[in-house]
Amino acid sequence: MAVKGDETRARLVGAARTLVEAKGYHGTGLNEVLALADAPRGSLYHHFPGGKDQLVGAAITAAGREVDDVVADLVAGTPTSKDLVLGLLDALADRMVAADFTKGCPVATVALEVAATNDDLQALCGGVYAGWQRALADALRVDGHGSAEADDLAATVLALVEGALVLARAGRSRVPVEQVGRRIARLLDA
Amino acid sequence: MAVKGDETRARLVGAARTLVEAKGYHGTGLNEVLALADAPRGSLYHHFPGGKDQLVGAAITAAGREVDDVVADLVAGTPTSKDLVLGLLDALADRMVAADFTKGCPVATVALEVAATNDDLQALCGGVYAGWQRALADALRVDGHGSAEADDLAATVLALVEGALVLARAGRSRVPVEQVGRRIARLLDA
DNA sequence: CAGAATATGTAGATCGGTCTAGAGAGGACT
DNA sequence: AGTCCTCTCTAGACCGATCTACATATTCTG
Repeated sequence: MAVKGDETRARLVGAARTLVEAKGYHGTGLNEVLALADAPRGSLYHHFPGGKDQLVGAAITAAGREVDDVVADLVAGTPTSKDLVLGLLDALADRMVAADFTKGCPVATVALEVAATNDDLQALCGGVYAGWQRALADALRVDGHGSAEADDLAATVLALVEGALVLARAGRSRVPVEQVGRRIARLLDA
Repeated sequence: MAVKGDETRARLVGAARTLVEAKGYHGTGLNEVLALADAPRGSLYHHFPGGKDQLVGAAITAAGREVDDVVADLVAGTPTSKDLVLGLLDALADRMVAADFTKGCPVATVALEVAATNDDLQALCGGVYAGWQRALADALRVDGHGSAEADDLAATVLALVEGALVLARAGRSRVPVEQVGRRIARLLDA
């Protein structure tokens, strides 16, 4: 594939990412993606012959990688569980506020929309979450937690972050993130 | 309003609730609502002259009341924070599993879809969450928590429940709820 | 009887997918 | 160097289906 095609494809994925994160899978029309990406319809089907699902799949995969990178940065500092949850909360909340609440968890809206209705995208979203949880659990084991306990704690960290972002976006306010951050820090210090 | 109209209106709201919870606001078409409710199009616009947004608004309001009732039942037993979070997790997870993952938090999907794009529905969803958080905080104050601490802990309880449901629906598995339940119980016992 | 409620058709807009033509780039060959 | 060929990629028109809202006529109910 040539450089020109790579750029067009990347613009399409980026546009799809932005739109599905703000409005979900069903709320994103391909005409909007094309307009935002400044790409022609023929290119979309050339690069994504599977159509909308394949494009959104690529967007979710890229979104998963973005959070993988955030987690990897946190993990590189051999963090405690408290470091992990507060670091993730801050990173994703900063991003959300900077994007005027059009962003939150880059996967959640699509994941909820397709959970019971689209097997392929559901499996993809489920896999992205499982990967994040696994990375968190690995870091927690390095921090001294036992194997089963690390899994439970990783799920708890991830659930807290996801839930705080839902509340924050629903209320267009960073306050829930701050409340959760304060409280969980105290719980994890005890 | 007559009994007949009340029943039709209720069927429309119930159908909308079911569909938006499974597939979101944009993923739910009015023709589907009409089919599920067994109601004619004229009745929809008669009862909801504001159209789709008004219907979905009524669905979200009803969904909020459903969780209000769950919380009220839990609160009636003068619960600890642990009782609250585990009780909510169980009630909503049982419902999710019984509905084959078409249900989770009855408001979350719509809340995320409209967070940055539909001021009226965003305000409504935000208000529903605020109401739940307030009810939890009030119960935690009865349980002996200080005022500011109760707010933070209520937000944390609600975020945990919301996040656990996101993970569970994304993975079509109750396991995340169980993991979160075990871990938070230990944290709150400490 | 009057207002509530039902019933169904229509309209313009948008949807995702398909199709065909053509442009551009690079390599092989003369 | 020029030509031809092949592959990649762009470009935009078109299609049938679906979308939400509106309109009008009719039926139902208290």
